[in-house]
Amino acid sequence: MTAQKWKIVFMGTPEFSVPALEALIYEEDVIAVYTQPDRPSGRGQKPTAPPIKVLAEKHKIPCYQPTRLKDTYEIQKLKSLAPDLIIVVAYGLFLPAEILNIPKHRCINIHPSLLPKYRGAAPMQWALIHGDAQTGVSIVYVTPKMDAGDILMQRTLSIREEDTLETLHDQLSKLGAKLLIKTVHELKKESLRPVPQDEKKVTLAPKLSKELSLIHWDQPAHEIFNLIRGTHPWPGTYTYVDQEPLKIHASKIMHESFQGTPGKIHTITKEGITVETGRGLLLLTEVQKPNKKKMSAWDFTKGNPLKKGEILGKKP
RNA sequence: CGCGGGGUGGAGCAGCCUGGUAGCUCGUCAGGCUCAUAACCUGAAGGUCGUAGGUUCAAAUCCUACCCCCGCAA
Repeated sequence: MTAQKWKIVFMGTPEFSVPALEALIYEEDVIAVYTQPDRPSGRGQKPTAPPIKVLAEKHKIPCYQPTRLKDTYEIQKLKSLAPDLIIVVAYGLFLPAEILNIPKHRCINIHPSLLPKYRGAAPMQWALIHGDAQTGVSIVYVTPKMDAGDILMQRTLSIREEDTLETLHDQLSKLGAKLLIKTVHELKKESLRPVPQDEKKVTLAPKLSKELSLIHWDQPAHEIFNLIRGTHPWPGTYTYVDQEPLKIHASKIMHESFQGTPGKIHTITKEGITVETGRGLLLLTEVQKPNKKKMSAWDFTKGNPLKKGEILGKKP
């Protein structure tokens, strides 16, 4: 088998795109990488190169960082690269229609959900927040409408109880990379039959809002649990203790139907702080105070004496 | 020069403003009480107070520089 390598232009930005680019570099001929401009980030607000740029430079692949693509110069440049395929993975920039037909085999995108479910910016987060038993990745054609292109390939992944956004992100990003390579192989063989998305089954997964991260103790324990794992480590969830915000990193459902006072501290043990919710008991195991490191809830209670019966979540 | 907080026995914190004996809640170890215990009682070990200078009779505490960590923000 001596299938020719395709000339690929890769567009991506965050950590999620890294496994895909790594796989492509190994399998195909990546002739150029597009990523977002270096942005001030982190402490000190120093301009920081996105992970994809770092990887591209390591492999000496030309890396472009335009602020927008809908620009005659950028479009001409892409045309002159004459790619066989453009692959988009969490790039963060909108691809104008003029670009979509530049590559011989169009543009494809990895999306971490089972499309048409969860179109939008935060599919993994919402899958966890809703407590879904499974999710997956989809490889679709890029269209002018966000995440609405025909589906080339799809793989499911079951979500485990102990999964958080962090672990799910990791798994889906790797699974996506694998599926991407497979998709490219199949495209070469012209053996794929893209399936249009069923518009009736479309659901949206918008970017998480800040208000979402405040815990409402009157909700059932399992919903709070899902919110915590679906936003860990970013943006995270928090409640108030002694008028001070406290970030909750990890929790565990202790009881599904206990009826008590929402937010009331039920017990404190080495396992953590058990809190009464709208329905059930939730054990907080890992927490973090502002300016402090993440620590076990038990450690937290050492320097911040909590009383059994105290109510959490009271705003300042 | 984006804003801000912090580094004190193994863990989490107080003490710093207003220099003068190293404190609290735990953990660990030993002993006791108990049918028993993660409960209770008694005792013990364990700290160059991030690093280097400076001021002072005296520095965890005041001053300077540096290292490391964290929150906001992205």
